[in-house]
Amino acid sequence: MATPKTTPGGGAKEKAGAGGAVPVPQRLMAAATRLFSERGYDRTSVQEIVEAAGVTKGALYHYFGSKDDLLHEIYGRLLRLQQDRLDAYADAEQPVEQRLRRAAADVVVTTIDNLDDARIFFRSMHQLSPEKQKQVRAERRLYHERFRDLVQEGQRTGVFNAATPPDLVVDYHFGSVHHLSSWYRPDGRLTPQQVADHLADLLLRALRP
Amino acid sequence: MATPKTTPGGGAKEKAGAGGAVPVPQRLMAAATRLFSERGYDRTSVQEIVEAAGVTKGALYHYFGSKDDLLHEIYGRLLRLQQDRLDAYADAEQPVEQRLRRAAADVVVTTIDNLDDARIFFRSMHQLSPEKQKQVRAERRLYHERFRDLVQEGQRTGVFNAATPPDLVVDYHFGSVHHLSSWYRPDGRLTPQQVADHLADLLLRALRP
DNA sequence: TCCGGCAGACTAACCAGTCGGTATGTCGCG
DNA sequence: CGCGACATACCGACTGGTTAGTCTGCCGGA
Repeated sequence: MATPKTTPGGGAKEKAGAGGAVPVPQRLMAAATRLFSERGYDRTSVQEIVEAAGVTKGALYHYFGSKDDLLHEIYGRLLRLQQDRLDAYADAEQPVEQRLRRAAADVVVTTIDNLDDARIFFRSMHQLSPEKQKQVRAERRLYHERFRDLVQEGQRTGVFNAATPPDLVVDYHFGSVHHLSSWYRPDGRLTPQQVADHLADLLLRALRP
Repeated sequence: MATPKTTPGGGAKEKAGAGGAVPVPQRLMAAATRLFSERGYDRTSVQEIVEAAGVTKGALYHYFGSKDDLLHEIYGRLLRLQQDRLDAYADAEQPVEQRLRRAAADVVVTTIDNLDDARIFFRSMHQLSPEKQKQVRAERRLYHERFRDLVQEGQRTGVFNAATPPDLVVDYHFGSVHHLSSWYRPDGRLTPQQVADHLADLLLRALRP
């Protein structure tokens, strides 16, 4: 990799009239996401992030309180995205098996669409400060519960097999979602939608009475 | 340069004397396993490991070529254990659904019994040197294929639903196995065997024709 | 005497975060 | 309209602390 020192005043970046200019905070998030996913949080230096984003440490610490903050933002972004989507599916006016099926498939597609975020999510939880970790866990729990309630509703109304505790069913499914970042390759045989359909099928079949 | 050290553990001589004397290499492995699991590989210093094992750096580098080697040994230990167990179940003289069911349940129990190893396994793969990583991946692929062949056999003979690609079925199940270290607590409601039975049930139900 | 097994001081590298400094923008006001 | 005052956005050298791995040498048993 070339390591061009940013020449003061010599940069051709920024301020084009066309919409190509990405704000610095977003450039930093994007660079951090890619690097954290590739090398892991602890193996990525702040210097590497700012170089990848074409700025310096001064800029990073102007917008973020710490390296840890950057990671927290990545968590927040994915959590908000997935919670919003789940809420939409869970609130729909449909039979519960439809709602669960669509929610289960959607989280797979969303995870594959944000595979870097997902990889970071499951690998770097313990790099967050205890306080931020607690917050992430709390949000995660809300998500989990929302999903679990769908399973529970189906079991209560008899459309799902009630032999397995609903929390365990949710962990079973999210294990496979979690695992996606370990094996799914964008250049593989199956499209994200196909994978999602298969995994949702497996879940629904496992829940047949 | 790291001289290639002999693999510890194998022919380690046991010190005669007081009954509780555990050989140094094993003490180091045990300390490293606990610490890597608790704090993560990068956040654990070699100094902490040797202190926990009651020795010094000299001892560690006498038996292991590097910190990375220690991690590799942990991977090797779990891989060998699980491969041996899977082979035993897969080779049994039983109908394929029995063999798969027992193998699927066993890997859950074994994972819970070695939860620290499992946590390290799925969290620290990318901290291994590329070379060791390749080796671990190769061994794991063998394991995966052995498991997949059971699914495939059942699908071919019509006792399993053939709608889902067998590789995907294996990833589905192992996703949930890996995920165990994220949610299973020894002081929770379910015993390891109960969790194993539930997860095996889910898998087998998902595979019903 | 020799050697495996181990002690522990040492080094070279690295890194998160700080801080004083500069450039550009904007607002109030005469 | 012009000008000072303050703010925002960023730069990059520097600091204090940490760490993996090395190396010399001691010690006790064969």
